[in-house]
Amino acid sequence: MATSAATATTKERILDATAALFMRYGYTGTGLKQIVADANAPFGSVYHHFPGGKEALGVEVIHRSGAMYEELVMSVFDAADDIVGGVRDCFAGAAEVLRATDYADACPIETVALEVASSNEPLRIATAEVFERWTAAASSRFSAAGFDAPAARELAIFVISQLEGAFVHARASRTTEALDVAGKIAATVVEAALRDLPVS
Amino acid sequence: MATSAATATTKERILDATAALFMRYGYTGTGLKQIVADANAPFGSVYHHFPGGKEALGVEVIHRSGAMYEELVMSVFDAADDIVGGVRDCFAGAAEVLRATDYADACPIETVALEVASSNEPLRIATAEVFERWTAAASSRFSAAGFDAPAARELAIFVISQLEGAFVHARASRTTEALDVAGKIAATVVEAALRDLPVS
DNA sequence: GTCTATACTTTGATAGAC
DNA sequence: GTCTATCAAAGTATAGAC
Repeated sequence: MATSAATATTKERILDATAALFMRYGYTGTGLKQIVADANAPFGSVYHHFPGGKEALGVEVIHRSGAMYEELVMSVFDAADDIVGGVRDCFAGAAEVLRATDYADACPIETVALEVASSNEPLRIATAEVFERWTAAASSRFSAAGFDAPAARELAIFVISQLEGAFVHARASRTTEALDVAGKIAATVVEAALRDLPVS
Repeated sequence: MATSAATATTKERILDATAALFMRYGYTGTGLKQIVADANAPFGSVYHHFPGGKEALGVEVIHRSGAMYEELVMSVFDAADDIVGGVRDCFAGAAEVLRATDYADACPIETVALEVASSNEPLRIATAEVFERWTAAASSRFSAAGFDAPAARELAIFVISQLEGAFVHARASRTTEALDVAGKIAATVVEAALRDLPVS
């Protein structure tokens, strides 16, 4: 929003175009030529800005997209009344986006993670780092809600896994049913855990 | 097991090799040349047995792999004492496989679903059909355990989404933590739902 | 039906003019 | 730094000998 596609630097346009393409076609399905075409950049600029080629570009895009989703989710939690509402809103928001975009885009982290975990170690590490950052961020929210560190981490891992899994299911079947069900149950789990807290 | 790689027909060897490659490299990451090399088959045999080319081969592999996983999961439930144990064993088994194979293979359905949901409609439909078959199969198990149809379907969707999501997370981070946490919470959810049943 | 050779396209990557 | 031309390799697909 701060920078339009027209005024952004070449490097930023390449990063943004790559992130968008990864969401739709994944890592192997996205070609460098399509990236420069979408970014309105000359082909050579990819290797000028990313001497490491497609792999280095992919690693940077994974980290950027990961940070973007982290901010997005945190803002959803900030806007919610409590932690249970935050969890519920995350699933509802994902379903909303899926419907609004006609089920076009997936989570690029998850897609790339599945594609390259066995064949490209730098990219696998990048996806694992993003998952760990998300887990840490969500954990801090659950800690703030009163859970001790191990319980907070477990709930974080549970909610993130549930969100990712339901998202794939929903996008493939072009229905938000999986996200609706997952969100309802995830909220119930967190609510029940909250009730069992010594001091609540 | 019934047919060794040496005695299987050319078509079966192609299907098996493709299924194995999809688990590791996905759909776009798997080349026809690598498929025939792994299957010890001449290149032309792909188009002889699959006139629809790579896409038709992919659709058949998705259905085959989907049916294979369905049988596998059902056998896990058959071997378990009750439905809660079955759920727990599914996650434990997935973690075990991941460790034993050094986190090499992913679920091909999920990988392909993420890669092609926006770019290849026949393949997207195939993955959606597999998800729906899994849901129906798991639903019937939950129904047999005493849940009514809507509740059984919700639990089925929840468990499958949770399993898929945790699997990606675990493989990317090369730890079974996500599957361990997901399995524990999923079993707890089913157990609690079972307790709330009118007649239990 | 089996298998080989090849056509055509696209891929990631590089060299070098400007 | 920007941009173009081109490379070698790999991608899918096809034609046709056997």
